[in-house]
Amino acid sequence: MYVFCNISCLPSGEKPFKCDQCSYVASNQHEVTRHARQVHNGPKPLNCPHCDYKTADRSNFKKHVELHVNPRQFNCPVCDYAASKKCNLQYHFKSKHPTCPDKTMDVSKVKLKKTKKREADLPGNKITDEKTEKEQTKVKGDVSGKKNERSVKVEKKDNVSKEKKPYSSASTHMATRTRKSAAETKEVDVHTGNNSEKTFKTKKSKRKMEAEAHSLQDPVNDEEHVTKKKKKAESKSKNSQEVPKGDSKVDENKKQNIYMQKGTKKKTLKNKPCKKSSKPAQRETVQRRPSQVEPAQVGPVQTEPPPPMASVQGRPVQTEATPPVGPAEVEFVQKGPVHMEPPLTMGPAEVEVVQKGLVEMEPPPPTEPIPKRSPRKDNKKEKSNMQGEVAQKEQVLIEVGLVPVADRPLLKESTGTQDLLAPSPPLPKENVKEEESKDQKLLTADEGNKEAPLQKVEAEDAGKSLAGVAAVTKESAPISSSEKNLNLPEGETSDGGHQADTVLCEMEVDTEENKTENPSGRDPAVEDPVPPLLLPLPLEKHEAVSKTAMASPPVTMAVNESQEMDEDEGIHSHDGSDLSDNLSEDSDDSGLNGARQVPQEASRKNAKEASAVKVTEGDFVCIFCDRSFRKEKDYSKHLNRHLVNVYFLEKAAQGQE
DNA sequence: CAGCAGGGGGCGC
DNA sequence: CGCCCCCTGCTGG
Repeated sequence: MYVFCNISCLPSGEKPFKCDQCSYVASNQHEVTRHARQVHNGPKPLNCPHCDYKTADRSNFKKHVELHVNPRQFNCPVCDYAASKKCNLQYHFKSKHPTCPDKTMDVSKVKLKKTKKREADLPGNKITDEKTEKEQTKVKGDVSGKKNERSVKVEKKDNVSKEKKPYSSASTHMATRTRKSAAETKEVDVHTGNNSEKTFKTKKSKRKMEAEAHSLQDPVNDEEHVTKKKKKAESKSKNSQEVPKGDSKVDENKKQNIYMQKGTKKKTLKNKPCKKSSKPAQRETVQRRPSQVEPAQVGPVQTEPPPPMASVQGRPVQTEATPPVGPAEVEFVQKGPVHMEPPLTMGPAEVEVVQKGLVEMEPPPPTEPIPKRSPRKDNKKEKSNMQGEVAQKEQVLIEVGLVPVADRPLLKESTGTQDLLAPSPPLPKENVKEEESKDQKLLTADEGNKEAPLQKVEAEDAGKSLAGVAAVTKESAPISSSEKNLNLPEGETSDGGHQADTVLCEMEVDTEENKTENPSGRDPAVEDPVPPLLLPLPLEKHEAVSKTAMASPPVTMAVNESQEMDEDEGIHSHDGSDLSDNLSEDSDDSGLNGARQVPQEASRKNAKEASAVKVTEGDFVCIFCDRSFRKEKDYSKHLNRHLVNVYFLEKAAQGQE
């Protein structure tokens, strides 16, 4: 192939070896032979086991296989973005983080997912690979969202992985697939419809078609099937096919579903439906990642206090992941260790969260999205996508106080689990505080959206003080919790340190949630200031109780629920009222009952009744619900709730009219 | 415009 | 031979 050129042929350097077919000159035979194989129609002995891709260049072959095995090893230090190739990461970094020093190098070193290779080891693992990718992306998490968009894709993947996590093995394909997957999804649709002309429009369509066909079949075997047009086209088509194959439509569908469920956290799912949701998710992932990988970076992005924030962010992320999908939680955990960056305080908290998450896994994806993203957009998107409307509605309802019962059980469960986890027996204040913090964390993480906001509100309310309900209502209702939180110094929280922690968590979550949820929710909520009104009450209780050991998480949950319940149930039925009352009452009594609440919540409904019974023990009996309160304060608060409810109902009635 | 993947080339082991 | 890097093309938003 190569001809040894005369020195004259050689440029200035030493490249005695020249290609026969072209003017290519190299310093050694190897390069020339490689050149001949690559450039000139040389044989392509290297076949990708995962797809139809063929190449004569080992280097390229290896790179290609890596895509299958380790979808996205290269994480962006600044954001969650993960690239399958270092060069791509570099591109990303340059384009999105031009100001940042060349971290890409470091980044490249950082390979997100070591596990990927592990998974890769598995032979036919395209599917498994996905998980790895997801994990990687998940890890990234925190950072600001500059690259959120990109990260989104990753996140999407992550999301998918999370959902799939249980299945475990990541998909290498995912990375490549993200786009492909999207295409596939589209393709699928198309196919379902028919090979409409649409699909054929471009090579893409062809690829898609092929990919689909391949997807059904085994990737490797497919190679034969794919007789592709041009060599390049072939390789590409193969790649594209591969991806779909590996993931297989089913996977994609699953992913999509997952995304839908999770709420769009994942950026990786760029499939149009997924993508929407994914973007937010990506941001989250991005944030997360940075936090894990480079906490410092995270700080700047978010602008929030770096260390604490990082930890906090990390929490939300984890929490986010945890609530929706068990696997996700797992991944986070894994990631955490991998990165070694476990947020400062997070360490234990994270673990707890994870556990909780696992436990809570059941609860649908209520608030998952929130936890992940520090970035607000993600939340919004996620919400919109995943839980989307439902979540928003629920949130709105919650805010308003009209919470659908359905969600509650989940929340309750989660809380219950948390509570259970927490000290069941009467805990000393310290324990209680810890529990609270944990609970809060859990809540923020797991239930995230719903709970967090409520908690925040409570905290805020507490901080603000019992000031006139009207004032409070105004503030609490419309204002995003995030703002409030920000405004409220942590110290303000009566609880102090514990609350501060919780507050931080809440802050993050809240900010996200608030931003995301509030907007949607607000409209309805805004109409009725009532919810805020409700909030203040619980808050007050909390304040009073706060010093006592609030089983903050459960309490908060309860409060949230109670708020919701209050409006709906509170007045109407004992059940609702019980919850709210119990919560508030418990919280009030909480000093005494803090521990109690937990077990009660565990039993939940039963607990509600039980709590009601307990309540009855008090000296002060509620005119509305016959409940008894030990303390006047509690009783007054309780009455206020009823009043609020009445107020709310009136407004609602008016509004209806 | 951004991201992904492949191709191609240079250089070191 | 393998690794790394750069460039380019394609695709999707």
